Amino acid sequence: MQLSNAEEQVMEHLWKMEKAFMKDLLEAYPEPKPATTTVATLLKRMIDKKFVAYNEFGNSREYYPLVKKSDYFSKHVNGLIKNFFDNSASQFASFFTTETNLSEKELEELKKIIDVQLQKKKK
Amino acid sequence: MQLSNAEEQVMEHLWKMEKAFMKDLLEAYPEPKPATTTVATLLKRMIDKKFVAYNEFGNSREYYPLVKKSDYFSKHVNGLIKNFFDNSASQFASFFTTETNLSEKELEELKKIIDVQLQKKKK
DNA sequence: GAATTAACTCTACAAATGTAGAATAAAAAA
DNA sequence: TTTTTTATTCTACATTTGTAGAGTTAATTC
Repeated sequence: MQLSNAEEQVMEHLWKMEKAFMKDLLEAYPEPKPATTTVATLLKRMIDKKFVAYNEFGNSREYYPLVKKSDYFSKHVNGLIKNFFDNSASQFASFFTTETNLSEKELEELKKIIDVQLQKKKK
Repeated sequence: MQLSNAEEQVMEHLWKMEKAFMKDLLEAYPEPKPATTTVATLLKRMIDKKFVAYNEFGNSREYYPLVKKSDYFSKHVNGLIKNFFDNSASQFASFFTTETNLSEKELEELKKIIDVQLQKKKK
């Protein structure tokens, strides 16, 4: 099951903080902050969906993510690729490189990354 | 406003076919095909959202997309980048290159694409 | 220890989404 | 021209999502 947008935001915070109490999560929100109960509802739903768990500390809980950001993200990108590019990652890559405006420096970096990948493949 | 998942599927078909009558759209679906009324509802919603328009032909309509796939897609990717990578396209690119398993050939292609982009930037 | 606060659960409710039946109208087939 | 098919609109309804009040309980502060 997927996270909704509002839930994804909570995840973002959790990923950044690694673990957090309700209070920390609320702080992480910009004004206007949502009601505590709103965040509580979202957390509960995320727990049901097995995206979040917690450790009990007194009467409150320290929440933490159950899925890695990279894994979650992978699924997203793969979904996009499947959806929009008939499963062709290279088509996606090409599109991405032309449409996103990466700076010269970023492009050079990317090239390096690709070279590393290529080395790995060739082994 | 954004398209929902089901609506996105209709869009996919429309993008592929460029324009289509109800019948064509239904054919494009794999089994089990949705009810005609379902697709009709989706189309109507998409028309409201200004993603689709149509030309009338007799008693039926030829639907066509109002937004280009590439534009729609850009927004998606940019959303992803913003959401997950603090707006850093290069971070995304790096992630993408390492996590998606592109073949050797695809990586080479991608390198070429990057070179072309680099040439453009240098001018 | 009484009052305040923080975190949680329960309940609720409006909007969006996925899905489709019933009714209608027009076109095509018999 | 009667029947059948097709496309559309209207209505409907369950589920999911966004948001939060009310109430409860435990911890903290006076």
